[in-house]
Amino acid sequence: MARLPVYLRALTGLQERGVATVSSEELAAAAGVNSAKLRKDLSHLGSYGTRGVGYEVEYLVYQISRELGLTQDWVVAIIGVGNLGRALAGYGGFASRGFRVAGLLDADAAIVGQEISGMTVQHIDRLEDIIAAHGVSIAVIATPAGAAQGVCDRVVAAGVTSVLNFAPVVLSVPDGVDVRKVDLSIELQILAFHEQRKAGGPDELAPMPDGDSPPGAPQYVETVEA
Amino acid sequence: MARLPVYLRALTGLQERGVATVSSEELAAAAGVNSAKLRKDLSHLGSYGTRGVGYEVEYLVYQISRELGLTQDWVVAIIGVGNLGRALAGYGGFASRGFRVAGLLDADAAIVGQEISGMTVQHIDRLEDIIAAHGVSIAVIATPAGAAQGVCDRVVAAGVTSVLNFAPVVLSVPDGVDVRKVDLSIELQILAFHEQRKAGGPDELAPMPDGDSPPGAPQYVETVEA
DNA sequence: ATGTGTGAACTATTTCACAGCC
DNA sequence: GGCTGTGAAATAGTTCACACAT
Repeated sequence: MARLPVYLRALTGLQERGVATVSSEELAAAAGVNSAKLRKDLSHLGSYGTRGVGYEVEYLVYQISRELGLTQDWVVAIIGVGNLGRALAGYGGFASRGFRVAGLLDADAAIVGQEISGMTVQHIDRLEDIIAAHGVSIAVIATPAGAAQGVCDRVVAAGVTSVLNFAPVVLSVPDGVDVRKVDLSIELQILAFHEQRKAGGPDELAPMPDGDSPPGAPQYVETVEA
Repeated sequence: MARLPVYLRALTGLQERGVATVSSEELAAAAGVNSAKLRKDLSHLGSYGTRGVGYEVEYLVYQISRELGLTQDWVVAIIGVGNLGRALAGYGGFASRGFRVAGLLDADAAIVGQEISGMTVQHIDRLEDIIAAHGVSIAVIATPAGAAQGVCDRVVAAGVTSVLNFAPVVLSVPDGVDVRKVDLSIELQILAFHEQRKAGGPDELAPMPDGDSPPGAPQYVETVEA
């Protein structure tokens, strides 16, 4: 379930503050969900709570970590060392949760050889080597949109079965390979949508100046890509 | 609906390639969804297709842009100019889709005054000024976890009603304020979960070496934060 | 008393399948 | 003939409410 990492985050926060026990109500509040949902989710993993008391924080942290596969280490490679790749390479949340970055790769000769967050950027030609040598199982694609599918095909051919895609394209992969996509501009667009609803009040799509102009000439949105 | 931005992305891709018309089947494939779902989603906006033919790409681009509120410009401020803030500041997808970055702000004196992607980083003290002066309606929070709630409270007090949060905390906001959260480590954890399932085969939670150890001493996950 | 675990009711979303229009 | 738009069916997800353990 996609909410377990959120619970885990909330639990480690409580753990740091020295809390030993939580009720579903408290944990749900910390995670931003409703308590019935939290109990249902947790009961899916087994009976790890105590009636009348709550959940023991440390035990639950371990059980969720185990369910998520965080008791073993996962080896990741970051492909594309632009601004975003650099940010990812320096992101503390990777190392701290059982994700080990085994390589930073880029196609740009000006970037290859640079030292980023204590790692030397490798040339993309070495992709297959590095995947095999380090046993990479998760590839993080932070390349420009145009390069993403090609890189994806290569990492999949080299045996990677999980891809985290930051490039603004829908990657196609064979069955058995998982892709998750993070798209910054989509997140903003969703916010803009809600923002518009607030501004316009509860009336729906009437009050725009030029609401239903027919198909034709004008170019409404630029198509420059990230 | 949260899928409209994905359709819009697929449509602008087709538009660039000079395609004038698509069927729901083709567009659905490009967007990575099933065609019945796509038709249902689009029929929600109105009857913009032609039976027996399909959808006119340009017209549909405009209608979706309008629905999403992208025919107007949205002003955003980026708070926190670390690695991630820098990546966001340089992200082409913002400017190209009607999002204008009105300010980069940081609390660190070593960063304030630096020029990033053509903008000068401002001190966080000027937050309220900048929001008011530029009419910022969306705040992007890319600060460390500890600073995020404080920054969020300030932007909300200054009138911002949409927040895109990259800090790994659940922000609490008053009703009427929208928050979306992007969490890199959560995405990786979800991939790790599926990866584990593949490796372990269809058997469920039996085959771990130390499956059900009782609560007690060991610290299973470090708590260093991003 | 308190708070989990869970069947049952409810709500939302997805898919099917086909009538109707081009 | 081909493809949209859409009711109806199927499925998934959420919330309620309470029996039962501590």
